[in-house]
Amino acid sequence: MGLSHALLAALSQEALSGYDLARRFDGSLGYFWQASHQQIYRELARLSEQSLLSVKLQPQQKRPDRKVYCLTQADKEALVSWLQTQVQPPQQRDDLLVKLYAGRWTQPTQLIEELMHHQRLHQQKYETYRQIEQTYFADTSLSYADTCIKLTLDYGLAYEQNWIKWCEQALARLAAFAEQGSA
Amino acid sequence: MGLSHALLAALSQEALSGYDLARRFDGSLGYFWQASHQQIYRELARLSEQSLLSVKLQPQQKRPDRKVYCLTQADKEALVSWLQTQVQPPQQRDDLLVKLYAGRWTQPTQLIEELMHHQRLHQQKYETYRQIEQTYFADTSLSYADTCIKLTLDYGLAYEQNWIKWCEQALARLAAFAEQGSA
DNA sequence: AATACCATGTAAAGAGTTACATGATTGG
DNA sequence: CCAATCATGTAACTCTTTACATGGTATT
Repeated sequence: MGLSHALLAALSQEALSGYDLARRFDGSLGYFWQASHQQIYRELARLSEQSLLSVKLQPQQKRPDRKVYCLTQADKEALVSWLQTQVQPPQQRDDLLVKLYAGRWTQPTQLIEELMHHQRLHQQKYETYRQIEQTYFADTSLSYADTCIKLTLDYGLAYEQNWIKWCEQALARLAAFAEQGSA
Repeated sequence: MGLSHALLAALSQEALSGYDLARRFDGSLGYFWQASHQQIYRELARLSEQSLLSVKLQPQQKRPDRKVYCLTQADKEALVSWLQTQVQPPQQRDDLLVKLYAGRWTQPTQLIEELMHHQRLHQQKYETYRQIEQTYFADTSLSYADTCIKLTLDYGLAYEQNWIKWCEQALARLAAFAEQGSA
């Protein structure tokens, strides 16, 4: 039920269509949750079937009708009661680390190349998050509501930064073996 | 196919039964991959059906027979060729951050309590990893093979440490609102 | 006597990925 | 004219979780 809560959390702030929600998952929800449009549309259909949220058709002239989803009072109460239950830390499943674990069967240069690739990806994400920070959270004194959101961005920033730092150390250590190998 | 690679990576180091593999996922694979015994047994059955690994029955006197899995030369080559393909960073899906995102609908004290709970969990993991580090990786000069494994442990350590640090900051920021609320 | 550990699985449900499918509009 | 964006979905498949199932041994 993970996705449904993420959808409810987003809809609790503003009414959105499936398309809008998919954009949100690319952006501000993306720091900690990812979902494809297929998943989102299916889940929204399921939730509205079960009356866990309500829909309004917003006819448009030159495009398909938008289905705008929002929460009723009861839906919001359900969300709030979920906020009060305990959740568990997420499971980790990282292919790159599986590779490192079996790294002895390949060349250090191979691992170095892929680590550098990942480092670049994390660097890019980090910079994107920094821009968002500067654009939307430049203000030093934030409201409680904004602080909550900002903390999720901070998590994203810390996560990416930590990755980059670990990558640097890993690259330095592997470099020693790459030199030996080619010497 | 993520789990299958993790299984192959583990079996490439030593022959193991399903049960042993489940233990490994609690331990040294657990820094970056989690899998339940059900998943493991099913995947092993699937892989050996497709001859992607080989099994040897090891009869035991007072216990059920152990099925010990190992890699043939061909299986190992398949693993090595996977090592040379590019993989993607994992998707993040964290319930606690969904809660923070919707934190405005609940009390700061509520969030603080849960963050503290998670902080303790991460602290415990961190300490476990530190003990493993001191027990198995005390030696300062590691072979290439051991360095690869050690880097996955380092990732685990960095991940947990980063989490704890972020938690501290989050708690400090939320504390300000908790005081205001009760004043 | 109870709990933990060893050792293996099946089955159903829930969640996520990938491929397929459609069709108009806007900007370069 | 081409690519990107808006806007919605279905279907098949894979992966993960949860519940059910069995039965012996060792330790407290």
